[in-house]
This record gives sequence, structure tokens and C-alpha cells, in this order.
Amino acid sequence: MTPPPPPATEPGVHAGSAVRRPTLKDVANEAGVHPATASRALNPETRHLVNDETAQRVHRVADSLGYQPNPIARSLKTARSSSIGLVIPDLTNPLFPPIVRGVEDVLGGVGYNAWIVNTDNDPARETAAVESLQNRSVEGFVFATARLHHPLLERLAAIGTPTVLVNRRLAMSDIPSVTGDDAGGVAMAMRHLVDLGHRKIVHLAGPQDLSTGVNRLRAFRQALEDHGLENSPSRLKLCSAWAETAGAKAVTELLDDGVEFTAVLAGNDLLALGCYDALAERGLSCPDDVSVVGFNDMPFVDKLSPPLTTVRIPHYEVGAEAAHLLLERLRAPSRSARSILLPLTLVNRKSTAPPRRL
Amino acid sequence: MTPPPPPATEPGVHAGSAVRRPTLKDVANEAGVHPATASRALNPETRHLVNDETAQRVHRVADSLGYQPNPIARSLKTARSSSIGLVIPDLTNPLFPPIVRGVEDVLGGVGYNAWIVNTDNDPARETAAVESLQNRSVEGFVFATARLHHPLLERLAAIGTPTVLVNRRLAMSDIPSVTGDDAGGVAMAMRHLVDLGHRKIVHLAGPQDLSTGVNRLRAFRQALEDHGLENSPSRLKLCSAWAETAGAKAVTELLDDGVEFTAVLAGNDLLALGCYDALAERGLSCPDDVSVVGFNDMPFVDKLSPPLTTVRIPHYEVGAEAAHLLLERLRAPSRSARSILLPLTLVNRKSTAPPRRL
DNA sequence: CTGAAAGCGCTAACAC
DNA sequence: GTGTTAGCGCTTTCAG
Repeated sequence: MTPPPPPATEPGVHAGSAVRRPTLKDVANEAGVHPATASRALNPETRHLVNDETAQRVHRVADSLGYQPNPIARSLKTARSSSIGLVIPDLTNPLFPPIVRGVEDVLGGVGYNAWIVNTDNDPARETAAVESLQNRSVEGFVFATARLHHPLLERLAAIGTPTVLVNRRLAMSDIPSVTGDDAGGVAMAMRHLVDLGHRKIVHLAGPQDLSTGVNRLRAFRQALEDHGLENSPSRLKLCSAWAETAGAKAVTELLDDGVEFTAVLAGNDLLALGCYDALAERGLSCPDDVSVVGFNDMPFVDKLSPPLTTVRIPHYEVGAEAAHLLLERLRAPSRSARSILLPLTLVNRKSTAPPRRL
Repeated sequence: MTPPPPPATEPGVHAGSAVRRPTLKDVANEAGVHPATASRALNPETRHLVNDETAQRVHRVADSLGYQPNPIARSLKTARSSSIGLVIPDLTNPLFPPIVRGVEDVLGGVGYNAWIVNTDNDPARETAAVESLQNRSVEGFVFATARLHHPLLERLAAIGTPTVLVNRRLAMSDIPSVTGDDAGGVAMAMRHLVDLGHRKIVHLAGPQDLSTGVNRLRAFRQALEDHGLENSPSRLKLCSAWAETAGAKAVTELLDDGVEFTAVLAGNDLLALGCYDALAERGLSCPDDVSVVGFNDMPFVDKLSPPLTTVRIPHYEVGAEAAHLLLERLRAPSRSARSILLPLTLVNRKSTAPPRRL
């Protein structure tokens, strides 16, 4: 003799104010139980505390009413928000969207959401963003903005805020991170070049305040040594930014200085792009005159002419793994922090060939 | 005789549980006023209701305590969340990041935030996402996923949910939107081609269930007429997706069918890319044999060979304008809904030239 | 197993 | 101008 269900509201789409959304109390009343019982019945964690029959009734009523728990009220009570902060430099940099999707896809699977903020690499914006996210009670953070020395992240780690880094790491800290195996990637790229017969290889190194920049440079030096190649300082150009212009400038200077090289290992694809520009400007052909390999496998670098050979970083997986790490951390704050190194792959296209000139 | 301020806590960065974050009550106690008064003093909207002296004292105490209002508690009380939902097909499509940043940048300026969800163009995912966002009490939506016929959006509009569309619109509905002026863009592109001397121009039309697809096609036909060009059905290829493969397929079929053309107007850059592929496959050169113009000015299309001439849509501004429209709507729900058409620009690069072959 | 009661932090009537 | 009171919707002791 349950009362007839009320006129079914269109599930999922409620009016701004046309019909008040049902609350837990409504469900409880309708089901003839106390709100606390309804709460227990509806929450998977506590469902076992309530009589199975009652629980089913509550569920039926909830469905028929189109009841949806109010996460805000729940948050206020539990001080948990089912949300995390995802801090990136700039969404329009094609590196980051796959990471974001990786994070969101795994988070979404367990009812979590991410607040995304762009810092444009401005520490002040970053601090403000973190503060604002903390106000919104995020339970943890994923940062793609780590610098080698990063006071904010160090402080966050010190006070135990659940945090996972992606792509980049701090100089010294045990903050869990998910990064590509830069050293491995560089080794692959260098072996590729050496196998092709190249002996004079230059490196366009990225900013040395970021772990990626220093790791790739270090690995380059290691590869030089491993392959018995001369480690001349002239074979190295430090670029102040991961930007096309910086890459072009570096290669132009190399050329102007009369440095001999048949191949260049660019710290990333943007630098490689700049390299293409500078080479073209000097009437040098790629790969006939010089081979170049990039890093990241950005969208459309396969459309360049020649298509860019590059080291692919599994960005989506980076994001997904980071989300897993963070969730794990949130569930069991005690578990020791792990970091993950993801394998990279060389994508061999047309921008590398055996050296023609000495 | 104000009591000495407590030891200053590191502002902005609080421990997970080390020190409890100060609440309004703490501030009120410290300032010797009732929480309600503190609330009024701290809230710009109501600050005028309280004695200026008292208000200043409250502010001082709040600062010294590092007090930050809890948006969750406020939301629960006010039923407003200072957040909106931003629904896009896929963040990894380079079209969308600039839109997202446009939205977030203006929203952030007034204390709003956006929840971003990806639907992968799946209506079921979209419905689920909207529902989940409604649970989170978003105050409104920006949709980049509109189809000509879109029951969900129609329902949302019907019940008065503040909503703004970007890029695409519905067939018939007065939902406010911010889009590029597709008709104008196509007209510019066609005039460009005609001025170059092209008379045989084909159009690779995008999906016809999206407003962009039909608007660009309609404008193409209009341009044919305006310039006195023959409107032969063979000069048109409908593509089932905005994808490179679809573009390649279309052009290949055109070639196979012996259709004569010296220029192609691609519905978007991806289609243009496919066009490049198909042309190359047949040993045809661009722009020597055929000129192509794209649509969108995606990142890196200036790096193709030849660099793609395309119609640029100001995506960032689209997002920014949409945010403004939505905010306005949230402040004054009554104000009549406007839609905005943003001017497009032709980016003339190297992929168009006077026709060589007839 | 279920109900009662309290309270998360804040704001909005309503008094005074 | 300020305090009082109540309550947003939910969870969580604590009793029974």
C-alpha cells in the first residue's frame, strides 16, 4: 500500500525553480523512514547498516522522485568535496589537453571532478589559484607546473596536502610524480641518430630550471659518452624557453659560429620547429643536410615537411596515472608515495637520415 | 585595547588538518561582534549595512586570522555556487582550449569558475554530464556541443536554465549564442579565390547536422550565385565528419569522378588537411594545381607546406563573449537574450594562387 | 537496525 | 546598526 508516486519529473533536468528538487527528507518521508536511515540506505558505504527491505524501498522512492544527492550539502558536512585541483601552465599548449583528459577520465569514473586552472607560469597566479582551490575544499592537487625549486609545492608537501606532479618534478623532494622517462627517451633518440651514422650531434636544451630540461641535457651528455662522441661545449645550446623562436635562434647561432653538426636533438618539438625554420632560412635541407629529432610528438608534427621524428610521451597515460596515484593517496594517506616513470617511444618519421655531409 | 593577534598563520596555505581554518565565527569572536555582523561586514554587497568602524575592525581581524570564506557553506545557504558548466566535445581538439580559456579568464575575474566536461559528442554522456553539473548546482551552462536538433538543449532552454552556446547553434531557438560569422567568412574566402581567377571551386562541406556545416554550405552556394559561377551538384562533397580522412576521401572521389576544379573551399582545416593528403597522393601540387582554403586557423596549419590559407575564427573571444553573456544573464535573468556574431578574418598564406590549369 | 539530535559554515529574515 | 534565530541538505555520533 505504498502511496502512488508523484507525477514523474523529467529525470536529470530540473527547472531553475519550477519544481523544487527533492531532498533526502522528501525521500525519507515518502519511504516512511527517518532521513538518517534514508541517508544510510542511499550511501553505498553505509547501506549494509540498514535492513535490506527498507533499503530497497528507499531506493525505489528515490528513483521515482528522481532524487539526486546534493554534493554541496554533503561536502559541508563531510569536509570532503570529491574534487581536486589541476594546475597547468596553459591549456592552449597542446601538451596539456591529453593530460587533462587522462586525469578527468579516471577521476570521473569514481565520482570525482577536477577544477582546472591555468597559471601561464606565473608564480603569483599559481599561489592565488591554489588558495582559491583550497577555499573550494579540493581534496588534493595535480600540478603540471613544477619547477626545480618550487617553494609553494614544497610548502604544500610539508603540510601533507595530497599532491601529484605530472611531467616535471622538483629538484629534491619525494612528492609523487608521473613523468616520462626522459633519460630513456633521449637514449633512444641518440642511438637512432648514431645508428644512422651521425657523429656530430648538437642538443638544443630547454630551460634548466625545469626537470625536463636538465634531465634531457644530462641524458644527452651521457649518450655522448656512451657512444664515444666528443663532448664539446659548442655542441650544446641552452634555450631560455620551450619556444620555436628560441630554437631558431639557437640553430642560427650554431651556424654562425661555424659549429659542425649533422644532426640535432631538440629538447622538444617546438624547439625542433624553430630548428626547421632556421635551417630553411639558411637554405639547408632536412634531412639531407641535417637530421632533427624532437620530443613530445605534438599534434601535427607528422604534417611538417619533412614529418618530424620525435620521442613520444604518453600524455594521456601520464594524466591517468597521476589521477590514480592521487586517488590512492586520498584513500590511504599513509601509503608511501610512489613516483611513476612512463616509457617513451621513438616515432621514426622522415626528418632523420644518414648524414650526407661530414 | 584589541587583543593581540594570534600567531600569523601562513596565509593561503593551510595544512590538511594541522590548524583548523578560521571560520566566520572565529572572526566574529575575535572582533567582538556577532557572526551575522561579521558576515555583513565581509560581504561587499552588505558591507554598507554595518557601521564603518566595526566593518574595518572585522576586516582587520579577518586578515590577521587569514580568514577565507567557505564557498561551500555559502553555496548551501544561498543556493548559488559561483560556478558554471562548460560542455565541450573534446578538449584535445585544438579548437576548444582557446574557447575554454576565454570563458575562464572572464569568469575568473568575477569569482566564478567553470566545470569542464568532455562529451566526445555522445548525447548520453552529455545528458549524464549535465545532470551531474546540476547536482553540483552550477548556475548556468556554456555549450560547445549544439546540434541543429538538440532535445537536451531545448529542454534546458524551456525550463529557463541560463545557457549560452558557442560555435554552433540550434536550428530554431533563441538560445543566446556566440559564433563566428560563417557566412561572412565563406564570402571572404570565395572572393579571395575568385579574385585570384578561380572559376571552378568545390566545397568540402562538413556534417549537415551542425549549424557550422549548413551555414558554410549555404554561404558557399550564395557565393557561387553572387559571382555568377555555375552551381553544379558535382562541385560539392558532403563529408560525414570534420576529419582529415573524410576530407581525403571527398577529394579522391572528386578526382575519380573527373570533376574539374582549380580550388577547394574546405569546411574546416582538418578537411583541408585531408585535401592536401589526397592531392599529394595523386601527384597534384598545391597551389600549382589546386588552391585550397581552410576554416578555423588551427595551430600549426601555418607550418604545412604550403602554409594553409584559412579563415580565422577568434576562438578566445568567442569564449570570452560567451562568458559575458552568461554572467549578464545570471545577474538579470529578465534581460532579453542576445546572440553575438563575431567577425572572421582571412589569413592569406601560400596555399592559394591564380589557377594554372583550366 | 532505526530514530533523535546536533552541526558542518554561512546568510537572511526578523527583531530590537 | 546589530543581535537572534533559523535553516540550507546532508551525515554522524549516540541512544534505544
